[in-house]
Amino acid sequence: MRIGELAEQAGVSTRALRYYEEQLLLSPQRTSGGQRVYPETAVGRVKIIRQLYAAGLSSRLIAELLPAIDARSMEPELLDRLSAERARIEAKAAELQAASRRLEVLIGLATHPDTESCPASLDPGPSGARRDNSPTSGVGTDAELPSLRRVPAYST
Amino acid sequence: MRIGELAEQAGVSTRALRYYEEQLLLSPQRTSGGQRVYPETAVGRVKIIRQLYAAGLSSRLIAELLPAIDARSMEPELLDRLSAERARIEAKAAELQAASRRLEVLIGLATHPDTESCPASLDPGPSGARRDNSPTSGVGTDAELPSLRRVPAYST
DNA sequence: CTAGAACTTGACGTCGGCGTGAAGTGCAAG
DNA sequence: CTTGCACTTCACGCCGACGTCAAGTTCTAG
Repeated sequence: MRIGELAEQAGVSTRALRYYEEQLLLSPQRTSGGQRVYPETAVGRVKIIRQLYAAGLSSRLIAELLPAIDARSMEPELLDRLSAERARIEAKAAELQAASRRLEVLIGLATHPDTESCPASLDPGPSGARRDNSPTSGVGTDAELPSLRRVPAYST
Repeated sequence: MRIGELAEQAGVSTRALRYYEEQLLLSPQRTSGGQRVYPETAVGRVKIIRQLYAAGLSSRLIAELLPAIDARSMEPELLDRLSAERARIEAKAAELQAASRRLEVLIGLATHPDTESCPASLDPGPSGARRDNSPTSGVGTDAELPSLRRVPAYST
C-alpha cells in the first residue's frame, strides 16, 4: 500500500508518516519511481507508534524501543530507561492533578458564596501518590490567594 | 525593590520577570533612569503567577485572571473558562495516567518471566476516573503489542 | 572620578511533532 | 496524449516560556 492509504487506515496524516520515517520509526520500500510502499503490517505498527507517542515517549526512545518490540526481547538497560520514563510520566500526571485541585479550590472560592474565611492556601497537600520529593520544576513554597466572589452578572 | 532582588526573593529569573511584564502580568514602575521598581507585594504576586503557570494555565488566561483576583470578583464567563481549563487539565492527567498504565504493562511483559500467554492488549480500560469520552486527541482504537521477554544480559 | 555590579532593550535559540505551502514527478484512467 | 490526483523533496512556520548572548546605560561603593 502507498502512503495515502496507510494514512487513512491508520488515522494519521501523510506528513506524520514521512516524519516517522525521518525519525527511523518506519522504513518503507520504494517503487522504481520513488514512491513509498508499506506492508499491511504497517497499519498496526503505526498504531503502536501512536500509542507510544501518546504515552509521552520521545521519537528517539520510540526508535530504540521498536526493534526490541519487533525482536520480542529487551535489553535490561533499555528496560531501565523505560521505567524511568514511566516514573516521569507518573510524576507529571500527579503534578497535573495537583494543579487541577488548586484550580478547583480557586473555582470553589469564586463559586460558593463567601463561606466564612476559608483559608485558601492553594496547597494541594499530600492527598495523592507522591513517592519522592524530586524537584519536578517545583513551584517553591506555596502562595496564598485571596478569597473571591462571583460578580452578580447584570441582566445581560 | 529592583528586578534582581525580586527575582531572588520570588525564586525566578530576571528574564522571567521581564517576560511576565511583557505578558502584562506585572506593571512595575520605573526610576528616572528607566530601571524597574517593584513594590513588596510583587513577591507574593509572582508566586501566585507561578502557581497559575504550574496549574497549566496560559499567560493569556492568567493575564485575565489576575485582575479578577485583585478585585476579588470574577465574571461568570471567566469562571466558565476557568472550569473548562480545569476539565482539560484533568483530562490530560487522566490521559497521562492511562499512558503510564500502558507502559507499566509493557514493562511488566518484559520484566516477568514469560508468564503464560498474557493477552497484552495495552488497553488501559476504565480503571480510572473517566467521566466523558471526549476526543482528547485520542489515539483511536488500541493496538496490540506483542509479548516481550528480557534479554539474558551476558556478563558485561 | 571610577570600577564594576546591576540594569536596560533587542533579538535569536530552544524543543517536538508535525502543518503547510511550493515546485516538480509518478501513475492510472479515458 | 492528457487530465488530474497522489506522490516526491525541500524548507519554513508554529507554539510557549523563557535561556542566552550582545551592546549599551544606570546605580552604588570607595
